[in-house]
Amino acid sequence: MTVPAPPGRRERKKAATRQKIADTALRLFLERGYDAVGIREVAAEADVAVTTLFAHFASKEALVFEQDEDFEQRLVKAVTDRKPHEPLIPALRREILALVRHCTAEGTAPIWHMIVTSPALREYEESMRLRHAESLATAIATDPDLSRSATACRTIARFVIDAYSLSREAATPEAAVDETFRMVEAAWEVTGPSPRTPDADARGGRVQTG
Amino acid sequence: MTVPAPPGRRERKKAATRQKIADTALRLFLERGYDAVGIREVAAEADVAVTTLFAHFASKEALVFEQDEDFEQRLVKAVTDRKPHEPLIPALRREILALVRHCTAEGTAPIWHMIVTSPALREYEESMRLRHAESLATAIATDPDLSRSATACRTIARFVIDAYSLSREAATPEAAVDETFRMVEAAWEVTGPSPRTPDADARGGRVQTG
DNA sequence: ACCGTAACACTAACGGTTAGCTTTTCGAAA
DNA sequence: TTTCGAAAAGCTAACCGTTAGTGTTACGGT
Repeated sequence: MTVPAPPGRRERKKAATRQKIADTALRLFLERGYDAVGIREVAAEADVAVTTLFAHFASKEALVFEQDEDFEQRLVKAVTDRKPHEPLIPALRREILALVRHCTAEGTAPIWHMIVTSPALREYEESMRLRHAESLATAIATDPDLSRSATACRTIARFVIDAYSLSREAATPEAAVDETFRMVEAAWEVTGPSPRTPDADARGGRVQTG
Repeated sequence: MTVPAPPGRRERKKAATRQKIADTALRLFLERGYDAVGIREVAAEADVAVTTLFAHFASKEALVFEQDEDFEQRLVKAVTDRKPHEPLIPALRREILALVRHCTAEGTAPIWHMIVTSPALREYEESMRLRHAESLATAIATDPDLSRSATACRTIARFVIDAYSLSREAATPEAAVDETFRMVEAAWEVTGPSPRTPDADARGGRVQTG
């Protein structure tokens, strides 16, 4: 991801600005609460203009979910990069377990607490999850080893994301991954490999390709 | 709670005001698009103050989902009011099928189109769905015939809501209900009735009681 | 050394939402 | 009937996130 050769002063400065904004925002949010800190305040404290802030982050909420951009990537890769003939669900289960562990780790806890206590952030994250589910659905639908209907792919993708979300909130997250993935597995197994492009595929419960 | 006799002029006027706001809003939104119509405009056209509008509706989005408040009720009742010993999933499947039919019916189509084409409305509806899933989870967890872990209840509730949401968007909604509920059924069947308050129940993957 | 442009700044505004306060309108006690 | 408390509605003015419009600087390739 990081270019070994210095990628020019310009891009370094840009990255530094972005980082300074993100750091400042997170610090202020944790200190005084997400809702109690305004955008203008964050910008002032980071010593940038408000417009600059929005040039780096699409919204106030995006300031908080700065790093979790690779979530989508990891899920998709768990599908596409799994070793040949490895069944789908265990591969996803492994990845989700790792993600759940990461979210419930020590350093991440206060951030997570801030998210669940702010309605705006919860809503934003819910929306993110749906996007992730769509990407995951596309990855599953694309895999030649798993020829399922578009609806089945989208459904199982949502189930997997639900399993992640619910496990994270559960009292014993790792046990919850076990429990929820037993259900996901069962749901997946009743979707027989559809013989040839079934109705739903052809006329498109549209799985976005982006 | 509700008085059977004519509930007084005051409450009738209040209801009338609320209805006029909702009708005006929906008309303007359908005429010119949700994003193109401002709150101040809706208020002016309905001949009320902006503050009055917000006294009746919590947000601009709530103007659109005015009637769909009973959605939650219907799902919960499908669980609690089903005939003795009727299995859970078929009862839910029947209700979801009816709801999907209602949403894809003629009169409802333009409203639905407006919702899916507006990011703000989509996000709001996603958030609503999660609330519905929580209520459904509580209903399932409360049923004495189905003693499952809290996590299992919350998971199956989410799956059911997902089935609804995905079926509605599918090319052939009724066929999608069949397909998705086969998966939901399978997921439910692997959750054995837990013998006695298991770990997850006792220490609370918290199913809200509200 | 020069120029195009990417990054940033400043101002001003828009649209949803709320606070503060006044006015109207009903319901019921006196 | 009169009176009074309170609910409902109104007005003003602002807050907050976000964006458009318009410069200004500083970097990178020529």
